[in-house]
Amino acid sequence: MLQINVIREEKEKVIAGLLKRNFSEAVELVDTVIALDKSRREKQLKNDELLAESNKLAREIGNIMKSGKKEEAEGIKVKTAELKKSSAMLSSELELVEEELKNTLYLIPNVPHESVPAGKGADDNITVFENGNLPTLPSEAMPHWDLIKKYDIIDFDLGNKISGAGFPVYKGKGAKLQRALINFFLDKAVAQGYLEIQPPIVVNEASGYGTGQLPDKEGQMYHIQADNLYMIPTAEVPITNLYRDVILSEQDLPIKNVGYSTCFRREAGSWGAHVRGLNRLHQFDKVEIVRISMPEDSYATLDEMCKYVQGLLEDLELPYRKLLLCGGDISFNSALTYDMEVYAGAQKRWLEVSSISNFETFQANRLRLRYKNKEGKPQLLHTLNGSALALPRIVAAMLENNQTENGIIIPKALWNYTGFKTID
RNA sequence: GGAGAGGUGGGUGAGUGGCUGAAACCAACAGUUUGCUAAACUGUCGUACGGGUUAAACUGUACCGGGGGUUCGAAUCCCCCCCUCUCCGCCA
Repeated sequence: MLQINVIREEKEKVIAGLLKRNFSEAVELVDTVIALDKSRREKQLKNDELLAESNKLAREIGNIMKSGKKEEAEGIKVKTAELKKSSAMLSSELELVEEELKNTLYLIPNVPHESVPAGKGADDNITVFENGNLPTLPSEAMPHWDLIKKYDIIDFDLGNKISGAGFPVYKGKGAKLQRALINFFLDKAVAQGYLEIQPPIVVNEASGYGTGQLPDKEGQMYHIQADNLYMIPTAEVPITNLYRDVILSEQDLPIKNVGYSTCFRREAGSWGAHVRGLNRLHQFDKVEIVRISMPEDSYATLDEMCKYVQGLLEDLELPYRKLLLCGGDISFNSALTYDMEVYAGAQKRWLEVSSISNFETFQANRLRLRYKNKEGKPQLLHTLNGSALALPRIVAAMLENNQTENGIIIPKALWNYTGFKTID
């Protein structure tokens, strides 16, 4: 959620930013917000005056009662009754305006960083870095959905039987590989100074709002209605919400958290030809890194996170590229996002395995996550997060790229974790 | 799930209808003293939204788990909900 005073004071800049992400309602919503904010302030001012007067009279009554002149108090009581009545009316009006203002603010996406390129969609993203050679596979090379059957390591049919489409069952070396990747990713992050967090995988409504999944993406989460809980789509949600309603001191910063979690996504309406096999799932595993930093440090932090994730991909010997997302492709919450994509040789496609974003104060504003600055005033922090990494597509690319006549070669970095060097 | 006891500022904890945004103590921060440290002393020390100001100062309102109610006036009384603790039940 954007800060109302930023919208008020830098209206043109905000609108220009929103237009860069092709947000067509930018002008309309910004104007609405400014008008609602003005009305809110006027109503509050009036109401505060009424209440101040009422408080004053109540104090007078107190004094009069003490001196025993009850009759005198009666006259004043009539006045306070009137004040109370008009204040009650104004209060409910004020409440409505505040509600409307908040709901309108929820509709406005973050303002992209100035370095975010204009663009309509994925085709306009800019490749800023590429590493590794694309594999040259023989023409009979199999896509991963065939390989997993050949080696019987991941079973979609079984998952379909017990749960539904998009809930695969990992077996034998397939299961072990999952465990190996999770541990590898966690150990790497901890070695870099990240604090390991094992969060709940369901969260309450307030947390959903805190990180921005609610209200805009309600349909993307599984909702447990009996207890009004949501299954998390990413560990970002519980971990970032650890810092909801928190005022940190400068010496607590930077915050570096890492957490593994199973992730659940309904992915309503997003199935198609490109999402076979492991490319898109309802349930998958991911290790997520979350950072909280001082505003002036956040872009250096973002770079550091990218380098870290790139290091993981290099350890796994996967060819990858780093994309700077354009205004049209960047997510609602984000000010600047880099995507990491690995190349899956048999599908001959790039697969997104990590999305690393700086949300600046957009999340912190909803979370009320602040720190005390030198003057002792609370100030919003910047939040960032990134996948490090999401497993299924890593596995997909690894299976495809490393297939040989003698089985699938496991990258060296994982040997200590898998206990085997090939899947055959 | 049942019964009981509670939920007050960073912490401990006082406050049971009127000048209480909240005592006291601790912690923290700043300063004085001191060769340094310690100790002592002095001061500061919640948040949000407004008004005000170049910025401050100053100032209004709201907030004592959340929501409603009673009252001229509520941290304090009443109702509902949530959470924590203890005991019982169930159970990985």
